[in-house]
Amino acid sequence: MMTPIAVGLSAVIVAADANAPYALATRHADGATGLPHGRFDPAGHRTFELGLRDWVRAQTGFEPGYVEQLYTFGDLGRELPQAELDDAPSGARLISVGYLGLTPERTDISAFDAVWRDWHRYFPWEDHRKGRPDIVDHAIAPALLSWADAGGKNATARHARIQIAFGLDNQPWIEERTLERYEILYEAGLAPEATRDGGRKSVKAPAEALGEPMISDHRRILATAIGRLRGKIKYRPVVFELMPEKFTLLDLQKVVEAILGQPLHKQNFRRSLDRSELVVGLGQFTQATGGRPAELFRFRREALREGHVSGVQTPRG
Amino acid sequence: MMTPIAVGLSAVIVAADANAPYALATRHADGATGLPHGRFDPAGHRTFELGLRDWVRAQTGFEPGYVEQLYTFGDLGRELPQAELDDAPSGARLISVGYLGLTPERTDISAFDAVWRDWHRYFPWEDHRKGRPDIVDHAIAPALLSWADAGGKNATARHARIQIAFGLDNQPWIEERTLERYEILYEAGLAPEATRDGGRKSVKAPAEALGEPMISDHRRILATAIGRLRGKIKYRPVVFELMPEKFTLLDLQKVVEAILGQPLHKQNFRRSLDRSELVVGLGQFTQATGGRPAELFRFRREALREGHVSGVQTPRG
DNA sequence: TCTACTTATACTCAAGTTGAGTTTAAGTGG
DNA sequence: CCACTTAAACTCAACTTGAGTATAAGTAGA
Repeated sequence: MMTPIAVGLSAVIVAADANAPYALATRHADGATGLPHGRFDPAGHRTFELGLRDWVRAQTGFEPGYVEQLYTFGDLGRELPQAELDDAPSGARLISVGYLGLTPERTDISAFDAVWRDWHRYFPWEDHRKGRPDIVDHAIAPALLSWADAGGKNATARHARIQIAFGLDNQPWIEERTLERYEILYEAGLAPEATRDGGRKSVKAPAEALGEPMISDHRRILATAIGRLRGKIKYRPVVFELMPEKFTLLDLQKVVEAILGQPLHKQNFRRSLDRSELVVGLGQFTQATGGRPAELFRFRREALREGHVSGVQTPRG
Repeated sequence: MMTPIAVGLSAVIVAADANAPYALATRHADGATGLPHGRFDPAGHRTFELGLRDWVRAQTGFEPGYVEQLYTFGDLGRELPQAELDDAPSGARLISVGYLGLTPERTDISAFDAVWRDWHRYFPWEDHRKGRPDIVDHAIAPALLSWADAGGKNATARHARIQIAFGLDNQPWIEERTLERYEILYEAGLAPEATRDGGRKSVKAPAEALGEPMISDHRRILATAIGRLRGKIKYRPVVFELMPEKFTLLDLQKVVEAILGQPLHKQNFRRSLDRSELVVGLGQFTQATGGRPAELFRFRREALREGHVSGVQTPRG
């Protein structure tokens, strides 16, 4: 009589190096990718987190370290055919709890149907490290604005949302607004997922500007994770969960830049790190840089015990 | 065969005035209080938020405005007898989604079994507006430290957690760590809820120092909400959701202080507000202050449209 | 009406932080 | 040995913060 409820657990496992930010993705039959995920077993799993760790391990061979809960999605109309196929009792209401995990190394997962993917593949408009990508102004903005114009009495409100989210008309680009940007694209019918979920494709834009879709609502969960991580990196020392034991300051800066999708000012980044006392020099140097050898640093984990530790500052470069 | 899952929705509805921060609480048969809450109906509720609004309306007559999701609690061992009694199919696994709502006025709810409660009644150690409360050092800290000492090989780790959470030994008191503080008290068996959930009462402290308990895991949800709101107030202009249309700058400061449980520096608070351009003077004055009449201000809602709006700054007084 | 008290608002100033360089050091590859 | 790359130290003006002083404009009661 009562509609049963099924709880799905999805994980965004993030790694990063000097070149790119990566998310751990699982590969599916039709070539589509998704996030490691599975059904929460109320009888077998004492907590969500334990259940999640089981699934990630089973699907990717990977053991997540730092993990935090992101958001619980429960809206009707967003759980998708693929998700249903998995193993849900049909007719069940699916709700899905998203988690964010961070890891310092892209461990070898070749034995599994999983890959580390540069997340910009799913969100090409998010990478501003080499300046604002052309696709924002040449492909995305025109398509969105024509959707806004078709909105009747909502046209003005749509315009405002687009402007703020995508930094049009001298509005600043705020990197944390990843989810907002994705949601607008979804609403406008520009995300392939929206068409699949029953929306009609209202406007057009070149596919390569819109990023690769994911199964179910996984791209939305990924967008949530990116936005959250971008915010958190500034007020908690979480970057270090992405770094190896020893690293140079440039390594650290490149990782922060990869996560934020934004270039930083080198001197000021270093100065503020210095003041923060989050890292200590090891007196060891690496020649791997191609220039003057750089000192190796490590994260002062003790800093966490000393109260009030904020994240790394992100002076615009 | 499969354990069914039930989803509970709980709301922390917050209001505040110059004197105190309030949470909307429901009154139960045995005199205990809880949060407005109810079962999510997978067949009837299209989204969690709509379901939540239904429940809050039904139990308190109150229509929430601003609402955001807090956290989803799913750990075994925390769902409690009272919660089961409500209407859950027995044997079901209960998970609970917490929401935070903000409202500018404490509307009349006298027709319902609901009350606006100063949240310090549940967390007396959180109010530092008149300095650090005595109970922290004289009742809570000694009890916790004796629990830590009894921890065998965990003693050191427990000590460190307590120090950081409660600002002992020159550690700063970080107001956002509300949940951490509650969790420690719970683990130490000092929260009445813990004894009820099957933990044994390991240490003693005067009941008035430990705050009033709530049904189920509601005090944990309330702690999560307070911590989240305290953080958010600093980086998003959410205080204004708690203010009436017109207010004086002192009113605003008092509300921020009530939420943070911390006094602020008046001149610096005003100067930073000034620079933020979040408020505009109305040219109207109120004599209700008992001193020189104060100008009335309103929130510049347009500021939200102008990108990069951060919250109010909170210079320590 | 004058006085004490309360609160508002303007102004000051030193110390610290930020943004944006410049300069010099120390490696690599050809 | 030269061109190139990256590291790390140093400089400096503009701005922000913390803390305080001075003055304005009301109320309540002697």
